[in-house]
Amino acid sequence: MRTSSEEDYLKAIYALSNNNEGASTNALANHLSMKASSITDMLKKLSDKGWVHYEKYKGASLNIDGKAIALSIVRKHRLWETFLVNKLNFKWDEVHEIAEQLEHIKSNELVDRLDDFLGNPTFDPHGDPIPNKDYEITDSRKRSYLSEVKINREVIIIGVKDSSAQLLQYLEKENMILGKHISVVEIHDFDKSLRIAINGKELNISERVAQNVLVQTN
Amino acid sequence: MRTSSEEDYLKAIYALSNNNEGASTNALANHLSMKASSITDMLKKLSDKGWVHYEKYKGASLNIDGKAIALSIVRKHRLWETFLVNKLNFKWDEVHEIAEQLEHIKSNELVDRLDDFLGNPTFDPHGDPIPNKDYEITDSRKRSYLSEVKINREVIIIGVKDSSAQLLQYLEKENMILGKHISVVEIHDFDKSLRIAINGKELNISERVAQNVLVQTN
DNA sequence: ACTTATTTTTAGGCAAAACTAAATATTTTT
DNA sequence: AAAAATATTTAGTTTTGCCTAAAAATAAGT
Repeated sequence: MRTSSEEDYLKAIYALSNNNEGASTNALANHLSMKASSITDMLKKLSDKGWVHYEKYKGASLNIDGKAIALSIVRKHRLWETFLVNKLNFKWDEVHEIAEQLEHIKSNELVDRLDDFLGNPTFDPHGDPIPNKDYEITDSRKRSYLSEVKINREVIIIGVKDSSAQLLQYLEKENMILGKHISVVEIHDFDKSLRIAINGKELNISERVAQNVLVQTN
Repeated sequence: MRTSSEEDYLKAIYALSNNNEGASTNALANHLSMKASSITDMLKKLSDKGWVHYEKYKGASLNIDGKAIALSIVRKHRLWETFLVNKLNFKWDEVHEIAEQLEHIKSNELVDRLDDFLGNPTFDPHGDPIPNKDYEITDSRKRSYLSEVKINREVIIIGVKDSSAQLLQYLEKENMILGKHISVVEIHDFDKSLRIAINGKELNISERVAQNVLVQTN
């Protein structure tokens, strides 16, 4: 058995392990809004349970079992978000906190039935891929941040980097929603802000926003 | 704020407060599968928070705020059970444990939207009434246990006393499901077992089972 | 290379929610 | 009404998961 807290740590390590190495103690503390000493404690415990590889002063990375657990939590989180938006008509900026709770509900049967009920979706309302029953993520789309797209290249909005309500509400207001086709018209040298074309109109967005919008480039 | 554990206690006190007085320490310990000393600790805490009326050696009863919380948990439990059976095709004996977890998810918006999504049901899959948004239970049906029904009186199965999987599976097998019309043909003096008529056939059931089946008598 | 800054760990503490064992109240039986 | 049985509370302990403060290790700057 495992606790919700342990699941949160495994999910955090997964989130911070960008292909390369694992996650540092401080990065985890920051991500989970906890003190570094608490992280050290838990990493020892997770290591004892055989879910993470942990070496003093060298951070932590998931081993096979830990990764499976992390992916199962991610799967549940994204399926519940999909349920909340598609079935209960929540807006995409309202679902994160609720899904943070729902992701810890224990029942494999529930998850798989929910998956079927939703029509086995492959992406959640924020454009993030949903791992399948075998925890595989099959996302063949080439993705990059809007801030890295070349001028006049048409791309499609497929997600956001962080799904804070502030960002989501801003994007909603500017009608920069998933599936929209956009292109970069101009990059302003002064502040790296972008002028983009969307819906037949043009508008300016800050570099910060562009760095948080994921687009499909193929 | 309140914890899941506190919610469990409030719900237990509500469940054991049959119209009359409150719930005793031992009854709560038994119901929650905990030791009596743990109950005493928590009752003091709930009393401090103003949710229960507690006097040493005299058990506990819910005050207004506590009752509202208990009813909100019952409401959530029954709505989620309805969701699991009606939308995800679970059987009625499979949903209790999952609903025990889901009932603690915190979001009023979620509950109300779920209620609407399900079509504002008034009864859950076990026949128990679902409190409405204002925590009112409007169940005008006269209910009694099958064990108390007079001979040849036709009644309708509307629920079960406890919703353990064992009982539910037994009833399912005998086709004694919600909505069925039945009548008591004979009461055997020896063991108080009943011969009942259902679906045009007759069958025997034990007193124990009869004491756990709720029927509508009007 | 050495000093300073940053990161991480260790040590000890706290609150929540359970437990055991012992003490005290209450209830029941004779 | 006293004794026995049962119910409840008190006192002290454990585990989990967080904390603060101090110590130790690593990384960075000059």
